[in-house]
Amino acid sequence: MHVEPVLTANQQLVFKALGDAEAPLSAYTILERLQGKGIKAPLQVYRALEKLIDFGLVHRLESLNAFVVCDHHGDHTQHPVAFAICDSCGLVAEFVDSSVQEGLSRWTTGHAFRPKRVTVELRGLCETCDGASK
Amino acid sequence: MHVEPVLTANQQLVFKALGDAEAPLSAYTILERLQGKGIKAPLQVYRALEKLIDFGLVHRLESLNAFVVCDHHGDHTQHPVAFAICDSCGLVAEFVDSSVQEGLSRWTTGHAFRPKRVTVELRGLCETCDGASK
DNA sequence: AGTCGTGACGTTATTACATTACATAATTCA
DNA sequence: TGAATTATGTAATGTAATAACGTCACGACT
Repeated sequence: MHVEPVLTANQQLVFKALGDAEAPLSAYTILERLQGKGIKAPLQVYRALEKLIDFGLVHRLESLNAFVVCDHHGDHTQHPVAFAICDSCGLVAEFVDSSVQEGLSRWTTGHAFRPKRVTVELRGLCETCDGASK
Repeated sequence: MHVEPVLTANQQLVFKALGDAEAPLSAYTILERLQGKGIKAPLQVYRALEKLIDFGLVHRLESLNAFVVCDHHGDHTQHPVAFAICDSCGLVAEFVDSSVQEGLSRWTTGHAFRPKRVTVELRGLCETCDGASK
């Protein structure tokens, strides 16, 4: 089973800010949006993000230096997730693909590499934006 | 066929700095190492890196904000590459895995997503460092 | 020769992202 | 209760990246 972690005040603020946004937010954008609600300094945001990521509630997008709420259903465990990020509208699709996972785990076991963190990010254009750019 | 691009002076400096290093270098580390050899400002490094990446001679590691020379043999074309990065010794292994590629391209075609740039990075411990950490 | 376009270069300043350091409150639990 | 841990607040600093400007070198035309 899985126990939902209790979020502190700052963590709730940051989590909600991310949930309300429709695109990934940078730490400093989160900061801006929470000025006046109790958040005043970058570190408050970064600390909250760190915990939220630990809890599996939030993902960091490395290629964007930005953050999104995790999208997968029940369990917030450690399976690696992939992201497709639209450079035009900011839409982020989170997905899991078994053959990607197999390929990666085949390589890691074959090379005795012990992975701790996996980043798979596709940057490009979503269907809508790609269609619109014609 | 493929024509080797002619590198400008700054590009050569940056490329050599990366080649001489055994681990990924950040842009500012490159800058430090090239002070006194004609490079004085961040932008000189960033511009050279941009070109080297365009040429396919260098890769950017998103999860590290750092750069390495490309490791694959002959052709420097656009196929997506994956990296395994040891967090302990900095070793970077560059590899291509067909089932990862299939998985990603299956998803993108299925969702009409047009990828422009693909990032696949595994952070963890290489065989040596993992063994040593017991 | 002159001028035009292009691409690399140089410099300064600024923006964006992230962490260190240190002091203080709150919580847990032996 | 009191020691240990965990969260907090604040300021300063460190690191990564780009904006905005102008200049220089060179080849292509006319």
